[in-house]
Amino acid sequence: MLALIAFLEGCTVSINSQINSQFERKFSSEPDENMIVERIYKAVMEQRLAPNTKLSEASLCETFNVGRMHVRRALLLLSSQGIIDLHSNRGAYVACPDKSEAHDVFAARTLIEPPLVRQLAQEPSEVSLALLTEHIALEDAARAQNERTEIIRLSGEFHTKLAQATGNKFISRMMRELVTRTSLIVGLFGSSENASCPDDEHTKILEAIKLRDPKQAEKLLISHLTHIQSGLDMEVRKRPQDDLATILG
Amino acid sequence: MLALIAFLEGCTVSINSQINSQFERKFSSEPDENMIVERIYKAVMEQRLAPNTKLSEASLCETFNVGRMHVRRALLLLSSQGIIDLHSNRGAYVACPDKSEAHDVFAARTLIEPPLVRQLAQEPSEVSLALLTEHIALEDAARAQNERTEIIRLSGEFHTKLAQATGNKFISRMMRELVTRTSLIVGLFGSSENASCPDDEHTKILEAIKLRDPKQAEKLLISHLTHIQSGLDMEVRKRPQDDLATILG
DNA sequence: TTTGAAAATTTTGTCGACATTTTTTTCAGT
DNA sequence: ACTGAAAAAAATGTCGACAAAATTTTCAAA
Repeated sequence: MLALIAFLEGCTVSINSQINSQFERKFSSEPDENMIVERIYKAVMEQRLAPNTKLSEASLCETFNVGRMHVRRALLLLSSQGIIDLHSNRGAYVACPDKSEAHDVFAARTLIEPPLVRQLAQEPSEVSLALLTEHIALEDAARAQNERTEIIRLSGEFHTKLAQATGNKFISRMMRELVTRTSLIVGLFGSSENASCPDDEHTKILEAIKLRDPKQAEKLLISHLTHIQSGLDMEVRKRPQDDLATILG
Repeated sequence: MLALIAFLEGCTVSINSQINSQFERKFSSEPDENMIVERIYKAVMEQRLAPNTKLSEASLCETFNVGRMHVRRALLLLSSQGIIDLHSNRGAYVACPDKSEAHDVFAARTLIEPPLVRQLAQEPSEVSLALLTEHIALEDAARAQNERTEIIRLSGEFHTKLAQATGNKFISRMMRELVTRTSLIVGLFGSSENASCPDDEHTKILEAIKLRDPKQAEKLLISHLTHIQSGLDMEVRKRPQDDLATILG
């Protein structure tokens, strides 16, 4: 239980303050559920919470200092986002995508992201370009300081921010969900070296967008997605972390 | 309150039994929340629940004969799907998209649906084609019997089923959300004659898919989406149904 | 009659107690 | 020791009571 607290407390307050502040602004009235959701989301994005980890209500209550009701509502929201699975009478577990789901995630991304980037490269707004540029800087900084969890999360969030750059909240939400799932998948099926995207691929995609070159941006993104997939071995999942009953069963 | 019950009870058990039965199979263990969500989802899809309608906990408890806890959890799920909005201390209201959101919905659909249909037309599975064919038959039947609510819902669900035909649950969920929103938008900004898609456009799209003609399927779908949009007048929303405080300033 | 503040009602939010289910531990029997 | 059933513990599910907020109603004053 203490371990869980450590996981969710997150790393030191470093570069990522813009997300927290943005978050606090938005949900100051009903902070509890959304705070819990964001913290667990972040832990999953940074691969600090492994798939199949049990999230018991009691430990979450302790961790976040909130009543059980808020925890339960947060868990319901997380499950509706596919971040955790709820098993009746048995509790909440971090989602553990299988091979088939992994395929679906990349199929969905392959369907959505290329036209998304193509459209973005056609007429990117200045503010979007600035945000993306700033994001790349954050990635570089995290890499320079070798902050592993930070690198992993930012690496995924680049794609989320590409979607946000369209200004379309439906597309943003969809991509956020797909990216979160991807993080789980990479943690399960990926080797340690490709836990994060290589930074230069992101940089090149952004450059193509800045040059208003839709074709090139799309091409780079497709090969980037392919590259991520090729680093996965769907047959051998790393730490199944299944309960022993299933393994021995 | 009695009116709400009537709205949510739905029409007579006619053609739509396949959804209920499929639904009962799946959620027999935790029926309450999902049952409530499905019933409200259906009422919204059939435009029986107008935007901004208040959904008070007490009336929903009566309607569905469940405790307040289940209602609250269902409302949380519905809000996470964008079907309702929760206002702190003020209750739940059917979502009421504005002009800007309507734009986002169609932008997202324009981004996703064309590649989706193109891909589907490349190698449609036999079972998908059968399901879509059956769906068109349902639409025809509803039209023949002039069942307004049925026609409206099936008209939207054709698009959901196109997504389901890909077998990708992420794409399915995204489309379902977008289609639900579209239903609200058409109810708000559309004239009565184009509350539903003309059946022959759906038929033609399916035919193009059956002929494995991706280009044609995509082209028909795009013009179909354009057609839906052209029937909307974003400036004059029909029944604002806003509370008077907002209207009177 | 109209206005506006106070009271009453209704509605939503929160918490704790209890029931039910699952998981762990205990311990008798082989 | 090992097995397996029974008991204990822990975790989740459910409900009702109360608190807090919002809405409606009442009613006195202008």
